[in-house]
Amino acid sequence: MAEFLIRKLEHFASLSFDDKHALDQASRQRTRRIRSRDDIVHEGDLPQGVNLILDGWACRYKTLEDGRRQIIAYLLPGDLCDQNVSILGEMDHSIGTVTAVTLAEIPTETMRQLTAGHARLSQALCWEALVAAAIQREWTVNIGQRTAFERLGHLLCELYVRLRAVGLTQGTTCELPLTQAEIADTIGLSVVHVNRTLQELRSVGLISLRGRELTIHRLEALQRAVQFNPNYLHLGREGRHLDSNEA
Amino acid sequence: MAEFLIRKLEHFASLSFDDKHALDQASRQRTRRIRSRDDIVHEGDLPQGVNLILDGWACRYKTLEDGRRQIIAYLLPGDLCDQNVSILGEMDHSIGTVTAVTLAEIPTETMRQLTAGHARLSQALCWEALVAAAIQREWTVNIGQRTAFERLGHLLCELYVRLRAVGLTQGTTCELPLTQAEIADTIGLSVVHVNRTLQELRSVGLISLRGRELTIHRLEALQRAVQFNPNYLHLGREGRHLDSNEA
DNA sequence: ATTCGATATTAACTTTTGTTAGAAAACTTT
DNA sequence: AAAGTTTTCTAACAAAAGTTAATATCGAAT
Repeated sequence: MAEFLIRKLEHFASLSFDDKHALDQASRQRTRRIRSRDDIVHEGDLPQGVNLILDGWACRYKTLEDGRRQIIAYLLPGDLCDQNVSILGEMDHSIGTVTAVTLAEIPTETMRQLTAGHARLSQALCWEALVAAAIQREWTVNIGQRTAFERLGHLLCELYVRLRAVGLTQGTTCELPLTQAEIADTIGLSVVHVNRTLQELRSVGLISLRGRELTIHRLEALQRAVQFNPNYLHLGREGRHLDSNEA
Repeated sequence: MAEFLIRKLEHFASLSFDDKHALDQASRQRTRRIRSRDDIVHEGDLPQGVNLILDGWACRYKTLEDGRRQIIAYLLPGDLCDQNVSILGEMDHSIGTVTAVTLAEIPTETMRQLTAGHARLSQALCWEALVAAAIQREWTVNIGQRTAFERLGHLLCELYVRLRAVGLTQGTTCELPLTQAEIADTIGLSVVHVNRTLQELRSVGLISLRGRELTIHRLEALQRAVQFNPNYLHLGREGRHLDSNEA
């Protein structure tokens, strides 16, 4: 069940069999299936427990009064949402699905036991949260400083590398179940401009994007072109050499 | 020493005398004075312990290869930097001062003892970290969705409210030791446009900004004009009613 | 008070990005 | 297969923001 999370955590440290088993058990207690483009948690809700994405894509987002929407983060398989948020009074943003999602709800108490009894695992979960924060910081840089071309390219690099870290890429290809409208709300551009910019990325031969399938033809070149430095993902060995079909 | 931090944490929960004493002691162990516009921590450094801003302003920032710079966060008196970052291999961004800064360096071990022996305090520190993450998310929204006018106004609201939460405002006035160039690097605009936008905020009578002193003439009106909703700061009671010269 | 450097301000002009609207293509549902 | 819906794509035009460069102002140091 928790295979993606485990795979991700092992970029940080190898876990014992016991660690992995405990995590796996925790993720089996209660699972939920949510359909595509539906809300998981709403701004204002009292947060409870921890959600682990087992399958599918979700996103954090925030809506302004006049309807403008910003996607704040993507939650991919293996991502934990909101360790500890129950400390905050209420959610200050919403979480919604992009595709259909399978979720494990891990009760706070289970979480507490997990971290209490497993020092290494506890550290790994802390690492997970720190990386999530680092990603959020990088998004600030991305939206604040980069051109449309760089922003979009950077987003694609990040999603590709994160998916690769959990084994969800096939060679240079991965799923990208986002509409251009969603991409627009992610990088602070209009849909029209996202479309223009995608054309540009395609026309210089860096990517292909058809249906819901993204191929990055020359990852190194794309990284250079958009100043993507994977350090902030803290995957070790630059996160570069772990293709899902190599191992 | 830790008065600002304590003041901030008490928005979350009242601390016992013992909690406060322990925190205060921890903040006295080792302090450092860093002069204006100097680096505290550099990207690539191995992070150690936890820094507490005792006095002055600092910022997190990230620089792109071609010199573009994004300020990612402001660290105000009472702010803790990098609880737990020592888990990450190396810093993925730098921290520099805006003004001269007095810093308390709290060793990891002291931190561990603090949280181990003081459940309430430990929770409060967790809350601090969650709020920092919430601020980072809000910045994504700010830069991604808002107009220049809204972005700038939103930033000013946030800084004012955060300063007020630690008692560093006088009525409708607070310090704002930022140059327009720094503001520009914060909200992803050019210096010229920041200047234009500041003029606009002044000309509609919402703010005054002379020297390094900001006055927000009509906070409610400014909040409405720029869609600033202080919820994300999780200060309780909307964080609105704690003027430093009322109490 | 004078000088120097940094910061703020303004103007003219360019570029990027947004808006509106319509057409084409891709999916869904029937 | 047909109809309907969502998504993608284009074009023309408008608005926002960036760039360059020159001037003014402020503050620190002499």
